[in-house]
Amino acid sequence: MDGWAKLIEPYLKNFHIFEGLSCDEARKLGHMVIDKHFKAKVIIFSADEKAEYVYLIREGHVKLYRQTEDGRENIIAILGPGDVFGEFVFAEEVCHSMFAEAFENSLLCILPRKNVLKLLLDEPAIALTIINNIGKRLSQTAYFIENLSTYDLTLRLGKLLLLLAGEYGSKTDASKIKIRLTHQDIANMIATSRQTVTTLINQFKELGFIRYEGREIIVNCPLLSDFIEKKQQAKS
Amino acid sequence: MDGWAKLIEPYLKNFHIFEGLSCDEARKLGHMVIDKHFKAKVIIFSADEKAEYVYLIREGHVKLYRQTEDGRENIIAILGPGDVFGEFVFAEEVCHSMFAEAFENSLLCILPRKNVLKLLLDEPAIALTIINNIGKRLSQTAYFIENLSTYDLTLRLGKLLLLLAGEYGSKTDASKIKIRLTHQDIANMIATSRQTVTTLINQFKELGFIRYEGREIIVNCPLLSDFIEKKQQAKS
DNA sequence: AGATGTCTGTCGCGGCGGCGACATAATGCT
DNA sequence: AGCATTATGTCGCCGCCGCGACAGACATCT
Repeated sequence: MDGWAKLIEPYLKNFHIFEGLSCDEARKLGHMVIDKHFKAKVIIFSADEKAEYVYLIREGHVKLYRQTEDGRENIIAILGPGDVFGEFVFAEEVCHSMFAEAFENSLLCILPRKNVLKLLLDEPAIALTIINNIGKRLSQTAYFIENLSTYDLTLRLGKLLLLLAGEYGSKTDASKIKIRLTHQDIANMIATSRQTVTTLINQFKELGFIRYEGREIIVNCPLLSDFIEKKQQAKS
Repeated sequence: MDGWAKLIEPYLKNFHIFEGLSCDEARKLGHMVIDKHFKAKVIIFSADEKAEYVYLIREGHVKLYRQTEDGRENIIAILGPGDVFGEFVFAEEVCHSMFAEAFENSLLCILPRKNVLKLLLDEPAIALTIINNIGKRLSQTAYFIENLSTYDLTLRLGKLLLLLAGEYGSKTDASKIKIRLTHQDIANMIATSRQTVTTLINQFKELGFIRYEGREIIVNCPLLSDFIEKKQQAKS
């Protein structure tokens, strides 16, 4: 798991299902693994497909999103190396509820659902690990809903950038978001339009909260989180 | 589990962790149970409290919500008999991420976390049941986020009412929402203001989508879901 | 180099809906 | 019953932001 996987916590990460596994346990998993490459922008699975596998990211990044009837795209998560995805429902005939798409050229491990099921029955400790992780994801989703339903766009973007920079709350030095996000991607994460993101990003640049280095965004975390705090206090 | 618990699926339900347990398994759980009454509006636990127990509702209803810094209340779920809540993280020193409050006078079973943990290690099948359920909740949360980030208030309210009436998608006869919700409560569920809910509810009344019977709302599901469908198509 | 597609930047109109400010009704408490 | 609290109803202002419409910038391919 590289830096990025850590970066996106706790915003959307949450898929570190197998973190905390012992070496033995990890080796058992290893036996069932098939590796497969996906090129950028290739759909890994669709929302209406039956969920037969659990996926684990070795290299690259994967975007999970839902599509609304009028064509919008809601990004639920962008996952990196070490993250796991696929439905966590070990019943037959369950469909995926979202799309998974390779963000860059990526290498994934594919675990047949039934093998994972067997493993979990043999090793309850692993099952507990999974429950722990999914439980955390649930709490974090509540936080996510709070963002969408409570704050205006400036705050939503600010909080997103801080989370992407892995700095939410800790306020250390400037840090880099190591992925090439278009304005449209960002818009799909904070539920707004592409134009508005463009405008806000430029405002943030002028205020010195962020700057670009090639295609990557450098966030001045202390400055930005200060700004957010003040803006929130002003409201109350 | 009475009607209401079913009603709120798949909107917010999701807590039927122990559904599908065998009798034996249920009996094992029975040994660890302590019953306790809570009066209406009593806080069961706060967001900053350590999570020591898992709660199971026998009678009444419980509201789960998060509170923002400016005093807003985001309702994450309203749960009924048969539902289970509390953090699903079996680690020490974990705090609740939200508030739980008795909606009416309620009777809850309280399960010490450690006992649940032991049970799960002994009975991996129960753990799998839990993973299944939490997995479903995660999918449904994605749907929930979609609602907040995509639709206008009329659609959000309409979809909420349909879900509360247990009719999302199935379009049968008129059905009743068996709980006393204030406009403020509804506002906290669809992220809007109390005044707007009042206005919309009255519009819905005039259009014949709903009517009141005492304090309970009767939803004309076929009519309402028809309206929603047409409105969505109009956009695209 | 030209051509095509994708991404970024800017402006203005217009609408949704938040919010303050009441007024009135219902409900609960003692 | 009488008072306090909580819930509902209505109106209008105004600000945020969606969205169409372009115009440039940049990348990629042949």
